[in-house]
Amino acid sequence: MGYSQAQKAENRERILALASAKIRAEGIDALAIAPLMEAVQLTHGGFYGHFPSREALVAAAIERALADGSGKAHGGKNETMTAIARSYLSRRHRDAPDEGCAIAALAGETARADADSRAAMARHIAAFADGLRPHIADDDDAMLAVSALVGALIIARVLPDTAESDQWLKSVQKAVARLEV
Amino acid sequence: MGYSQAQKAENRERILALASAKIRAEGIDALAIAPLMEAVQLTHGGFYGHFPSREALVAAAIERALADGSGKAHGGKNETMTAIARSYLSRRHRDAPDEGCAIAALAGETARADADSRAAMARHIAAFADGLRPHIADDDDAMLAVSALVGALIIARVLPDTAESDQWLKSVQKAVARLEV
DNA sequence: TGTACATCAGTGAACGCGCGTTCACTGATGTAC
DNA sequence: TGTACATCAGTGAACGCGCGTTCACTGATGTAC
Repeated sequence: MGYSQAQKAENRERILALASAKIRAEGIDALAIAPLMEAVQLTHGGFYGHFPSREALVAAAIERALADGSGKAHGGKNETMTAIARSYLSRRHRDAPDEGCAIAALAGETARADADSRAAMARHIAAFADGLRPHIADDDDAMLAVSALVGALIIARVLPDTAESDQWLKSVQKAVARLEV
Repeated sequence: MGYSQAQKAENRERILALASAKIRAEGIDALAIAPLMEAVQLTHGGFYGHFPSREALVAAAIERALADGSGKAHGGKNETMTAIARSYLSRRHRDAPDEGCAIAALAGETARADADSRAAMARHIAAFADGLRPHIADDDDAMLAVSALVGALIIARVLPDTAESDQWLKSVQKAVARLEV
């Protein structure tokens, strides 16, 4: 035993990163302290040196998941709507929720979460819409596009038949791309 | 004590109806046997006379929620796309998830559920799309509309600012209505 | 630079709690005669 | 139609389990001199 201050910061980071992946992959309720700490190769008692409670970790993990997910949406004015839709509604994104968009992964559960988490979610939803506006003339269409992208990813993840799921992604990709300009 | 066979059937029905409302309102994980049975004014032990396990109840409650939710979508060829969007993306529907569309309420969680529940979800998603096809010429646009309706309702429920949430509903309503014919 | 020691990150046993599930029991229902 | 009794829906105490959280403890880190 005996650990440096640098290692403490690194351990906190690993706990938070793993939690943000885990809640996206398995849901908020599935996040348990003991298995999480074990995965980081620490014992569960040490958790409370990093976060005051499970609730505080969940709030931090939601914000981290949102930042992580939107960090990967390269966005920008150079990209086309077609490219954004293709990337967001890819099989890759569908099959790796743990490192993907936290809006799609967590919006349903977060509707029942604390005010801070809902506010963070709201900010990222607005930012997502803002990122599409350069490509879409009409404001209502930008909200339609965000709703459809998020909805289609959620639907594709629940469809048990891979071919049907692939088809859903492809169809919505095409339809969303048509909203461009 | 002593209860008639007719009352048993009625009690089972009440348990199932309440469970289907509860999972839509508070999520699958929030469904606990003891409080549920208390709400139906029975003791928790009696639950196992109606369902073999919590898991079995959850599966039945998901199917019931889907049937209940789509039963309320009057649909039909007489209705317009505008009317469907206005009803689905109403404040009323947003604020009463317990008696609303189970796709929006449960798709996220059900992606991690058993095969039967996912298959039931898939059937209702397909039925939803089929219900829109009379109003929408392009098949891809029908899937876009389903994705957007579901996505917008989920997003509207997570936005903490009522005015913003109302605006989101209204914008997507208008944009979806434009897909008609 | 070298030593003495306070700090504090992490340990691991222990706690209370709510959960799903089991089971011996109760007593009105509803059937056999 | 009336009686005797088997059935079985529901009761409520009890169980084992995993959870979040606490806390006395350990020992390397890193600072004061």
